[in-house]
Amino acid sequence: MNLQLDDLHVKFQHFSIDLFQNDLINWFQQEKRSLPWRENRDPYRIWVSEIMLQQTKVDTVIPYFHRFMERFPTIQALAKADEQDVLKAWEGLGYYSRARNLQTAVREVAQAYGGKVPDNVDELGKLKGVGPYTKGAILSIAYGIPQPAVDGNVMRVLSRILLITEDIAKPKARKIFEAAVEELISREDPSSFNQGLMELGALICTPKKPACMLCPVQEHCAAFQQGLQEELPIKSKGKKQKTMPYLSVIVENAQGEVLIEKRPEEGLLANLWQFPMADAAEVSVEQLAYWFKLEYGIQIELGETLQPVRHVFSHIIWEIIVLHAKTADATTEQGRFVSLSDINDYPLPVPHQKLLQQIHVPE
DNA sequence: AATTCGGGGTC
DNA sequence: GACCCAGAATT
Repeated sequence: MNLQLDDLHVKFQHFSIDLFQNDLINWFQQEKRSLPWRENRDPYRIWVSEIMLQQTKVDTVIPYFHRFMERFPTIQALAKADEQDVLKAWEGLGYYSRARNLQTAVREVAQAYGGKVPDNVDELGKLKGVGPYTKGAILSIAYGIPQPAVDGNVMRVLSRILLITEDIAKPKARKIFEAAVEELISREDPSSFNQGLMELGALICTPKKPACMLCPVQEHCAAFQQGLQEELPIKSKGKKQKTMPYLSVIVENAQGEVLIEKRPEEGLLANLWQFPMADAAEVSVEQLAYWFKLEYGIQIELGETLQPVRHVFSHIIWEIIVLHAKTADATTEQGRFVSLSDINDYPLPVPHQKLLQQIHVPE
């Protein structure tokens, strides 16, 4: 670490921090996109946006952000909301623990800090779902405090500008970049500096084919000077996903209601709802009705086979064989029958929305 | 340090 | 297919 820090200081000897700050911040002020969370400096809005933007593109977040702020405009509104309603607002955005942790943290802020988002490293960093990046982003953007906010963009941009060859897939890499930002960051406008680095990564200093000819800090970039911009950052590959086969049944009762169940409160898609699903490694189609009777206490009559559903997560792949079924029973402990209009009130993960669409095309 | 957490857009 | 995205929590 000390060696790498010394290495950084060597790089900074022929680096004009003042000019770099000016070029970056001036460009950001001129070219920054007009985004809903840039309308003001409300720390709650900044906070919500930063959580939504974790591993998620700006274009994806925008409609969710509008709906979320309309539904939960304040800390207090989100604090007193039902978790199911928060998950419904998050439906389709993914990484649902973000939503649950955000509400947990908002409740903490409401109770322990009188509804004011903390403006210091210690208190902010203790909040659920607020890690090193989000902490720095909120402090710098909402409060103007010079703290590093190192995300994927910042690592890519600085790896090129400073020719840092550390593997950015490794956890310890972030520390190197945080040390670099602490040296580089503008004390006058840390908000524009941090956002400028990220905006640069999103618009100019892109992963592939960076637009160096349009770059406001081209003359500061060591990688460009050596023609190495396409070689950086160094990033090792992750392992590929494992495929999990499932059997799922859409069970309809006499009233035309369908059976759904709530997923466990921990793990994948926690507390979301789904159609009953059996591990196809343990249950065959022939055994499905028997398995269903065992699990749900309901006799079903299997009907037609629907379109199989394939869904790719970041670490696994679901391949679901989907069957239609009818039952005369109306109740079960393990789930609940809901009408096709009421099912819209339940947060369903995208793969199960794909199932739903096969029996009910929303208007 | 490695794994677990979603989903969509891009090439 | 592979890669990437304003990452954090858990083990």
